Amino acid sequence: MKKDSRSANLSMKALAETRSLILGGAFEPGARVSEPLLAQRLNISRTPLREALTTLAQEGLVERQASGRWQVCSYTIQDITDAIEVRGTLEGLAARTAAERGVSQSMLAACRQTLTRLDALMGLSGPDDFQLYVQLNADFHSWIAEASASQILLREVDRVCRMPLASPSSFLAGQEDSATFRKSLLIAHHHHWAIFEAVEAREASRAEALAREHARLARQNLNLLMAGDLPARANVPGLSLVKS
Amino acid sequence: MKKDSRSANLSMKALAETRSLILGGAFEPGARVSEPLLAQRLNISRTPLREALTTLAQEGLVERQASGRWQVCSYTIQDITDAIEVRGTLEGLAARTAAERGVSQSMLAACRQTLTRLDALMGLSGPDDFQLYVQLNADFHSWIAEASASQILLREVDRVCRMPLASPSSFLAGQEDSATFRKSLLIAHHHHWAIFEAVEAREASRAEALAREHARLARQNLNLLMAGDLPARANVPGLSLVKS
DNA sequence: TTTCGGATTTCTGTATACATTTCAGGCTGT
DNA sequence: ACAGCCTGAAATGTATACAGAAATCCGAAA
Repeated sequence: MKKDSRSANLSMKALAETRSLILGGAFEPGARVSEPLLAQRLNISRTPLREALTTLAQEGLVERQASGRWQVCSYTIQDITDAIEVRGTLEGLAARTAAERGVSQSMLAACRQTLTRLDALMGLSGPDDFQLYVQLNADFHSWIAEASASQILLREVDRVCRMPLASPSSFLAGQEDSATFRKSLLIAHHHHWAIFEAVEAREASRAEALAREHARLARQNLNLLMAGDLPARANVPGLSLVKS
Repeated sequence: MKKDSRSANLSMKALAETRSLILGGAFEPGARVSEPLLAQRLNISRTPLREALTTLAQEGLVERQASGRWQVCSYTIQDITDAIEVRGTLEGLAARTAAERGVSQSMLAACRQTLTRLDALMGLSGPDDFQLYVQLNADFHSWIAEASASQILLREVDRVCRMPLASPSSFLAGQEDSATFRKSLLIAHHHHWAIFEAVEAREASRAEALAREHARLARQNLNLLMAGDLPARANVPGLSLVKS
């Protein structure tokens, strides 16, 4: 089996590990990041690390101070809310575009299968089921972007999903025991089918509105999380970057 | 006077110059870019150049092949059209958000002044006037993004505007002698006032729809350009990256 | 005790060396 | 003539050295 070119070189390793460290809360928001220290921690030299940090700066996880030092970004609740709104808007554009341009039968069938598998998970509650839900939910959201048949849109959706707490899976981890949360899954899954049917029926405006509204659930979950009504706050990756 | 930190180091110089080279058509779309050769051309070493190329890859101007070589991206007309649509959608979101949240009196006044100055340019035709139009037009579009008071949205609008031919100024350069084109400026400027008034009046839905429609003018100009109905194709930066 | 200034340490920006890997061109065999 | 292989050239990935800048620390003076 051939190695994935993503993990083949040290730059990619540095990118993945540093991103994981930051989202996992290894640094305080606003903390300085020293290249030599982090390079030592990752057992690599500064060269591939600098490449990774340059990429992470574009992703919005770190930023350069005027002096050149790296600093972990910090976000407000408002920033996260705004990012979710951007994602919802772009997914709305993707759903509308997919409906307008039409989607191939095979892509429609693939999505229908994903949603049917999600149907089967709605009544269950084991941790395995939950992990599968996270995967299938991510698949559905990827499908929307791909169904638009717009490379540019696909890229921008991917990018905004890399922002802390903006991706459709952000609030799923570790929430399987919350009744409030499980109820919202039912609504979310209802949205899924509605979006799919709108795209299939070429109802572009409806598809767009639904996709936007669907993203509002994430905002709702964010608010619940910040109000302390959801457990496992520490498990949510990227939450440590939210300040004030 | 303090040096701008953007141009202080060689990485920024490499970023600016390489971007300029690519958009200016110094490379064929799909052409390989050799680090040593380009570094020699820019009179710098590979280290800052690699940082610049990493950033340009995020911007979508170059991409890495599996082997690690750099390649200038090539775009289809459809890609450009899609990028303009993304920009219009994001500007629409910004205009809607600005209307919903409200904009300070001072920001409104600043925009009104920009638009009034554009009014005065509508009847003129000198090259100086045209250059000023380009600047003021860019100011207005920046204003929309800033008026949303959303850092995230501002960042994403900026990013999509860095895509070839997606920015609001892309089709302005060198078109001042085309009657067809000058007519579209009148319509565009009418849009400007309408968007501003909608934001000021807190008419969020109207502001969003207008901003989206406004971006359609860029698509129209793109089509005119590709049909050969506009002169100065060679002057449009980034057009050389469009293939087929 | 606080503040200012200088010395020291650390960090960043850049160049460069070197090991692998990849590519290109030519050579050979059919 | 053409496919396939082999060899040399060139490019990439990474580490490291070093100069200059920034930050920190410590001591002295008010």
